[in-house]
Amino acid sequence: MKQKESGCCASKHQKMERFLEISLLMLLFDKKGYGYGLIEQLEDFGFTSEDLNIGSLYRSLRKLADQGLVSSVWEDAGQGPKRRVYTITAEGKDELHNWIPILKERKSRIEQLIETYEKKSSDTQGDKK
Amino acid sequence: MKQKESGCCASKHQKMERFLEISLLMLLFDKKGYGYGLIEQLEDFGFTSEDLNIGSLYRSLRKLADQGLVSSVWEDAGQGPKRRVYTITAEGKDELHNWIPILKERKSRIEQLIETYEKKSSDTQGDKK
DNA sequence: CTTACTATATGCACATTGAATATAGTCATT
DNA sequence: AATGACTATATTCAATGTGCATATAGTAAG
Repeated sequence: MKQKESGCCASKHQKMERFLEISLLMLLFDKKGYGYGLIEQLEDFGFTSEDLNIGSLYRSLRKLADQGLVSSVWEDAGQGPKRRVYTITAEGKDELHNWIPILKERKSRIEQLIETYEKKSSDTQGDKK
Repeated sequence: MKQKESGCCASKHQKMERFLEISLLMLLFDKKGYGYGLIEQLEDFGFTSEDLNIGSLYRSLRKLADQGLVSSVWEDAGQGPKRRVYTITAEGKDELHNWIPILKERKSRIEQLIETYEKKSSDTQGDKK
C-alpha cells in the first residue's frame, strides 16, 4: 500500500540528502535568513565549509520555495548587494513538524546499528590481534 | 584541506544511501549471507519491504565486493537455486569499524536538530491555534 | 578603472536510485 | 515432461540528485 505522497514529507524513502533542507527550515523557523548568510549558521548543525556546497544551498532554498515551504523577497542590506531573504510559511512549519518523528526514527536506527556493532565486536574480542 | 579519499569510508560527504551498505556489512560481520536472504534480516535495521529495493540490494552487494569488503562464492542451498553467498573480509571489518564514529556524529547531529526544534517550538507555544 | 568581495544563479557531467524487466534454476502438481 | 509458482541473481532505463565550475552583477576600496 505504501504511504504515497501524503503531502507531508513526501517521498517514502528516507534520504539523507534532505538533511540540508530540514536544517534550513529549522534555521528559518524563528527568523528570516538569506542564502549566503545561512552558510555560517549551518555550522551549528555540523555542516562544514568542506561538505557544504553553495550551489546545493541555493538550489535547496529554491526547492523549498517551489514547494511553498518558504517565501522570499529582495531586501536591501545597506551594505553590499541586495539579498533574497527567506521566511518560513505555515506549510513550512507543518512540514518541519512532520519531519520530527522521521528524524527520531532515523536516530533510533542509527543507535541500533551502533549498539549492534558494539555487541558483535565484543563477542569476537578474543580473536586474533 | 579536506580529508580526501583516505582509504576508509571514502567520500567526505555523509550520504545516507550508504546506510544500506553499512547495514549489510553489519549483518555479514559475524555470519555469511546471501542477497535474497538478507532482505528479511534487514528488517532488524528498520528496512521495510516498501523502502527496500531488491535491485539496490544486489547492487550494493556487488559494490561491496568490488571494494574488497566482502567476498562471495556460489553455494548449493539444497533447496532451490544456488546462492551467491557473501562473507565479510578483514578490510570489510575495518571499514565497518571506521564507520562507527561517523554514525555517532550523524546521530548527534540528528539529536541536535530534534532538540533545536523542541526548544524553538516551545518558545512559540503561545501562538495561534 | 580595476580589483576584491558579497550574493545569487545556472550549466554540466556524473552518480544514485526505484521500477521494471531479464534470466534461470527449483519445486509441486498434473 | 509440461505447466506454473517460487527462489535467486542481475541488468536496463529514466529520473533525479550532486559537486564543481562558472556566470552574473552589485558594492566597496584604492
